Order: sequence, then C-alpha cells, then structure tokens
Amino acid sequence: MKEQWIERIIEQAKDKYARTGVRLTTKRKRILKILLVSDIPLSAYEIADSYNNAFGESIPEMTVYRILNFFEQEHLSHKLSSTNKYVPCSHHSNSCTCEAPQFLICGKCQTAEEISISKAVMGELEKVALKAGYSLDESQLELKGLCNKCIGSEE
Amino acid sequence: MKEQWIERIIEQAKDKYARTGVRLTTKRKRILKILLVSDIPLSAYEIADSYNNAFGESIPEMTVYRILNFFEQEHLSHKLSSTNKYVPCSHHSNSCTCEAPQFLICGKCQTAEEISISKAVMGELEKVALKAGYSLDESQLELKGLCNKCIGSEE
DNA sequence: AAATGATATGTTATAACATATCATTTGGTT
DNA sequence: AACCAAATGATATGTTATAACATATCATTT
Ligand SMILES: [Zn+2]
Ligand SMILES: [Zn+2]
Ligand SMILES: [Zn+2]
Ligand SMILES: [Zn+2]
Repeated sequence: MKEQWIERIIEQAKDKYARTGVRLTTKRKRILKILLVSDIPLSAYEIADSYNNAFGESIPEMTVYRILNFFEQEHLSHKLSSTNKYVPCSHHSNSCTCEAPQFLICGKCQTAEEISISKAVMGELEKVALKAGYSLDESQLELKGLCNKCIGSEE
Repeated sequence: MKEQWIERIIEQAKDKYARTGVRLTTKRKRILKILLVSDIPLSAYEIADSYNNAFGESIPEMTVYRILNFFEQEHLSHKLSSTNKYVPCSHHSNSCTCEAPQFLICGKCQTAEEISISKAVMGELEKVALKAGYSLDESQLELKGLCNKCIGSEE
C-alpha cells in the first residue's frame, strides 16, 4: 500500500540520520510526504500551498526552499531545472548517490519518472562529449515526450 | 575573421526574411550580435546590460525577452534551462530545425557548445524511454562537465 | 497622400522563482 | 539548568519571466 510505502521511506531516512546531528523534523517529513504522494512534480510554492491545505498551518516559502536544499544534499529529492519543479528521489534508501539523475517528463500530464540509463548508453554520451573536448560530470538528463497514457488519449 | 563571420550570419538571417513580413531590425541584429560575440551564455538581463554598454542606449528587459522568443522561433538562439541563459544557435543558415538542441556546458568557465549527437545515440535514448513508456519529442540535452581548458587548469 | 494592416517596441505592473540576513526557537548534551 | 548546534521564522531583496495595454514603424492598398 502506498501509505505504508511512504512510511517506510521516511523510516529509512530517519534511521539514516539517527546518529548524526541532522534531524528529520516534522516539517521535513511532511514535505517529503507531499512530494511522495503527488502525481506530478511540484514547485516550491505549490509545496507550500499543499502544506497549508493539508495541515491547516502555513509554512514560509523560505523554509520550503531550505528543506528542498536539504533533500537535495541528502538525495531525497531532485530539482527539474527545465520546469523549476521538484520530485522525490525514487532511489529509496541505501546506496544511491544520484550523481546524474535522469528523468522522463510527459509534456501533457506533467508526470516525471526517474529512470536509470544504462552505463553503456551514458558511456556513449561521454564519448561524444570527449570528442568535443568536454569531460562529463553530474549531468542531469531531462528527456521530454509523452507518456503512454497521453499518447493513447491524443486528440 | 570573427567580425565577418558574424556579419555573414546576420546577412543570412536577413535574406531568410527578405520576402516575408518578418524583419531583422536593428535591435534584433544588435542582440544577435551580442549573443554571437559573447564567449559564454548570457541571461536576458546581461544582454540588456551589454546592449546599454555597447550602444549607450537602454533597452527594456521586456524587449529582450521578446527578441529572444523571436530568435527561438526562428532557430537563431536557444535557452539553456539549467542556467537560465541564452546562446546563439550554431547551426547557421539553411536547414537546421534544431528540434532537439544538445549542449555541452563547462561548469567552470561556463562556455557552452552546441553539438550534434548521432542519430544512433539519440536512438538509444529513445529506446530507453520507450521501454519506460514514454515517446520522446523535442528533448533538449544539457550535458555538464569541464572543457579541456578547464581540466588542464584544474587546481 | 491618406487609410489600413501587420509587425515591432515601449511602458507599467505583476507573477514566479530564489537567496541573504538576522532573530528566535527547538531539542539534545553536559 | 546551562549550553550549543540545528532548524525555523521573519523580513527584505534579488532574479527571471509574462501579462496587459499603448505607441511606433513600415509596407500595402485605396
Ligand atoms: Zn534520485
Ligand atoms: Zn502524460
Ligand atoms: Zn541550434
Ligand atoms: Zn571550461
């Protein structure tokens, strides 16, 4: 069940910080949850709105940005720079470093899916770059298109 | 010589619109030139500043944005969404449709180079997307890394 | 030459996105 | 309790972008 799945992700994150000074506070948990339950990427301001609606308590935008930055550091979320929106990281728990997050974004319904492009394909891109005199590093890919649902319902 | 090369690009653009109602006005020419002579991508506001400095005449930011939109339509420039900056299209004149522009961006000196990734490699990306249930369309790639110069001068 | 229409630009306001700075609160440690 | 670091609040400001409306410029038609 989705509810449990979300709780598990939060538990894992909590464990991760149990020993350090870092805290997974109520606000952080709530915002992580907002990202997790949303079907689509949200802007910082949409997150703040959602927070207000869900908890009848307003949160400053500044705090949202700070928490998003915290999430970015901790690999709990990502920013989509092509849309200025934020998504939870799908690489739950453990070992993901998310150095080069990769997304498929539907131009119609706005869903975004975090994928893992094979080393082989990424290697090809690196080769192309090298030929042009660049050595790639932390390249986030945001690929646009239409999801199957939206292709089906095309007018 | 760079100066002549720029003039040639502008001439080509002018020709392109000679018959249509669309005009390559002084402001558009100047802004295209600003983009062309800059070593690095510029923000809309930097373009406006540059315009003011170069021509001792101020231009409203709004106008800059409109001209950049015009350039985008006409495939004369592109926006880098990862940095909110603008670059001239390198596919001069003729046949480029630039449906999926591709860039290498140096994280140190900020240079950006427009490249052409082979159909084969792009095809691989499309395959990955299809497997995940997405059909790609107009995906701009912004690959980050270090250019050769900056790798050499690394501390 | 005057009227018209299309394209381009100016002007002002505001939306949307993001960071800087300093004060205060919170929660764990000694 | 006293202390300290982390987190949050509050306010101001910076940055990027569009909306809405008015005016200017230039080519075409009358
Ligand atoms: Zn991730
Ligand atoms: Zn869709
Ligand atoms: Zn191009
Ligand atoms: Zn460089």
